[in-house]
Amino acid sequence: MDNTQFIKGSLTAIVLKLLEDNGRMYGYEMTKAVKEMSGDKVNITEAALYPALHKLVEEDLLETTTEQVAGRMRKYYSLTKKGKKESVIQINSMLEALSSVQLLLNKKLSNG
Amino acid sequence: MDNTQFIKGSLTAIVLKLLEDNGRMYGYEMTKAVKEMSGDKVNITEAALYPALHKLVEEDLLETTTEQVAGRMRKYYSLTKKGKKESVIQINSMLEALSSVQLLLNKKLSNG
DNA sequence: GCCTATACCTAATTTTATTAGGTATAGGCA
DNA sequence: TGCCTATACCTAATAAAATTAGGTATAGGC
Repeated sequence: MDNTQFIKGSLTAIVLKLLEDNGRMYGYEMTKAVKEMSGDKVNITEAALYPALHKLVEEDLLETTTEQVAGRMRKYYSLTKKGKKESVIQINSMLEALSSVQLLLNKKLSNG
Repeated sequence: MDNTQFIKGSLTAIVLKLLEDNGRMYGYEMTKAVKEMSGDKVNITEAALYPALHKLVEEDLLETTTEQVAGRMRKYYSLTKKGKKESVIQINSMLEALSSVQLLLNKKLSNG
């Protein structure tokens, strides 16, 4: 029984938003940031995140640079030119979808 | 390329909401109702809906009654006692999750 | 010497939706 | 009569996405 919520399909949009706002971030940092910023309500697991990041790199939306920090490896992700365009589209698209479902779940669903 | 949006994981909550508001409905009716009420923005496909309905019956959240209407069969679904309790929980839970993701995608995601 | 935090990752499984159909009745229209 | 659309149910095979359950390795606190 896990009480943290996650909307399936929103992971990619969240990653794109993070990178849009912060320029570059590494995976582990993303999980901590989202956890903290959502007040523990949204939890991105590393097992879901890393495959998603790799897919975005494959699609040429993200690019990486690797650095050695305090003896540990860090793989920074940032948006490509293509990724910058796509992020706007995907974030807006996801926000629209969220609003639509929200409306359905809030209003009286009487069927005319 | 399909432009209708669907939030993965929200199907069950939408079904529960429909039945909470309307008492009873049949599958085909649900797909039309959601399509119309969302202004074509949310599209529930029958292929996703029927398995989901069957699962909810299996979990004892829904029960069915079958009627013959104009030569065609109609299988009406309604909430069981357990389903009425669960629907409140699941709808609120989904709304909370939607809000959380919405907040993340809207606010400046600066990482402290 | 052990535990926690940092930091990357994958394999197997499960859940959920998509794609692509099938069956059958009724009614409109050519 | 034959065809098309709407109504109304459904499934099988596949794909997409997340969960479960780990593994590797460094650094620092106790």
